[in-house]
Amino acid sequence: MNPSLLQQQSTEGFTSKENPCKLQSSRYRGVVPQHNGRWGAQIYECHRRIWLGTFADELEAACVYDIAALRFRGDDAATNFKQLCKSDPDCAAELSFLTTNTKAEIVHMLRNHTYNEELKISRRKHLLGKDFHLRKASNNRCVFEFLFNKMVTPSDIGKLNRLVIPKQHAEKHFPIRKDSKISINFQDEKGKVWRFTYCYWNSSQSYVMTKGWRLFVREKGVREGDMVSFWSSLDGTGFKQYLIEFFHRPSHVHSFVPPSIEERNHTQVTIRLFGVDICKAEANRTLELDEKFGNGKRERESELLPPEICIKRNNCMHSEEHNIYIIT
DNA sequence: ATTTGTGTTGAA
DNA sequence: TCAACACAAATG
Repeated sequence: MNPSLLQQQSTEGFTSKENPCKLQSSRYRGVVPQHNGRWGAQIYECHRRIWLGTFADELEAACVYDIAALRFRGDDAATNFKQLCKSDPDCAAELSFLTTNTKAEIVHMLRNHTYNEELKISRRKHLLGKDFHLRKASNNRCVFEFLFNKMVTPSDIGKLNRLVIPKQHAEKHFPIRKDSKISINFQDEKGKVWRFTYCYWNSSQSYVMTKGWRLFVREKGVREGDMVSFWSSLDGTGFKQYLIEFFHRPSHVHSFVPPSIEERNHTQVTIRLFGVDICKAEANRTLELDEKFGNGKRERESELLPPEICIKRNNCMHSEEHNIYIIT
């Protein structure tokens, strides 16, 4: 808590009465008002502004600034309220989470509202890490439930900025009321979390992933004809987790089945061709992994922004029956 | 059409 | 380093 650092300028709020066009300043450091009533968060470094995203809630924007400040300036950074003292184990874990991710990665999480999810995953990894050997000793094949594949169409990467989820898959795996809108988090094969808004579009009578999809397309370089796979599982506490994977379509090939994880373990990836219904052939697939998949040490990327650049990670995924465990 | 976030400036 | 302001670019 740094009350002394909170801006006093809010006492000048009367100016907004004199000039209705003038935006009310935020009470918080690093937070700027937007014209639509939302709040932006930003931090400066090396004479540059680093945009941290926009938020409906002023306090949330302030928290986001705090996290960025702690990452960019260390645990003694001046913040609005968030403090992480090393003596507290939870805080220490978060500090370590902050430093094991690059600035660009943290900024990416903040802008995409996935910081808390990634932190939670990171905590779970550490928790499971302790009895990991136990689990390995007993058995251990890891099973994710395959949900479905979606071939990326031209309109999925066009200006509509949405991914159509075929109706039968949508209603089976992502049931939702047709008048509602939700956010779903997906981990990719490297453990990075992607957040999509999911809703039903009456205009086209289809279920779609909207907000967030465009960024996925850009960072992954998704192209027409590529395949997106969806998987799900429960974690140890019964919490449902979703995975998203995508595969480039090999040039001159018109349909293909994504390689299994075992196949992907090898440097040489085998592509199996099918002349028939891919979805049917895929219906009962499960995803099996073992510990040779990845080692753990996260690769260090350049600390330089801009953050748009994709980040490489090497994670190891594990699960037992229907429980997913992700170990780094 | 709405929202995001950059260009720019001046103050601290 | 910081926020204010205008407004272009992005995006839903």
